[in-house]
Amino acid sequence: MDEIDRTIVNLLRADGRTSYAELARRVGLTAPSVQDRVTKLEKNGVITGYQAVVDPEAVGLGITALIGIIPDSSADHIEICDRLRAMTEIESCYFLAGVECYQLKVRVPKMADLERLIHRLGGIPGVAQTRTTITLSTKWEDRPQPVGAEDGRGID
Amino acid sequence: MDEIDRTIVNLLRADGRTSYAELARRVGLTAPSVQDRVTKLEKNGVITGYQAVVDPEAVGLGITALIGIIPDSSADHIEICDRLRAMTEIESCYFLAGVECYQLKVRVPKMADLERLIHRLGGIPGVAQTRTTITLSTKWEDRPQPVGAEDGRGID
DNA sequence: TGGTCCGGTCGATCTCGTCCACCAGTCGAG
DNA sequence: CTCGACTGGTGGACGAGATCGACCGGACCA
Repeated sequence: MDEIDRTIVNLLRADGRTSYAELARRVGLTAPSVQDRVTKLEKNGVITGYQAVVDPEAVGLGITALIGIIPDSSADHIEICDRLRAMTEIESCYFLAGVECYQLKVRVPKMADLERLIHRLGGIPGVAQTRTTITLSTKWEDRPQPVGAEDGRGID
Repeated sequence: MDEIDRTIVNLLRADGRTSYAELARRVGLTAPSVQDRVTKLEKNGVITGYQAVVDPEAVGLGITALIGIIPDSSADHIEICDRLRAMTEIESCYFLAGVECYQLKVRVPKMADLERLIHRLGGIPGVAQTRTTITLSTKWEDRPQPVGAEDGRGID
């Protein structure tokens, strides 16, 4: 994980479809070398995948909401987590330090779908209460933060 | 935006580097047709980009926090939004219906960086208070929800 | 009936991806 | 000091993919 790797990661975060040839030109190496580095970054778990970014509204998911989950004392977190994972509307799920031990980001087509989802969440054993906040607008989302000098693990 | 377009979108959300040839095989068309469809999806704003997904810990951003912003009565939202946008640590920014009018998802290398960030947020004119919750773990994030029969706009 | 538009196919060509052989620098052991 | 192994890079060759233009058939409408 040197300066070149960081540049490659930044370029791929900005445009995940950049070709190896193009990356090679940007970092001053040949395509096979770059491909080798990218493969290693994937193997080492630095790059975990590639996604097309889609406008949620354009695919009929016009409503985004944030939902906090407040558990009761009997809560089995493995069970809760599995049940949450099975709900495809939940795009992200964070385990938090606080009264609301999970926060979910969900997307649904219509308000009625959100209402149904909240009822389903409330029905999960161990969930005492939910707290839902509607997002009026998304200012931005998943903006890649350039990776700088310091990196986490001592990979390589 | 027909069934084939939705399949293409789903495939590209699952793997943003899928080649046109591969997409063509999956949907039963030829590569040029698929490329044409993808170009139109990009032009119409359905697909807004492609990103490599990176493990934040692996690039030295081990700490994720959710921060709610509570404005005071003098708040100028354009000003606040611009100031927030300038902070690269803020990966996502939602404008909410509620007392906390923004929620931010931020990533920083160390606790000290989070502390500094919170102080900077508090210094923005119009920000009365912030409320920070540390994420203990990310169960999952940005999981693509398959796009189904109903789509939003009447594109095409 | 004929013209036009839309979306697709086909074929040619150029670029890209990928594999392999080879090479230079580094490091540790004998 | 020399040898060998290892790491990370280059260059060439070949197959696959991307991309462009020409053509084709069905839908629609005058």
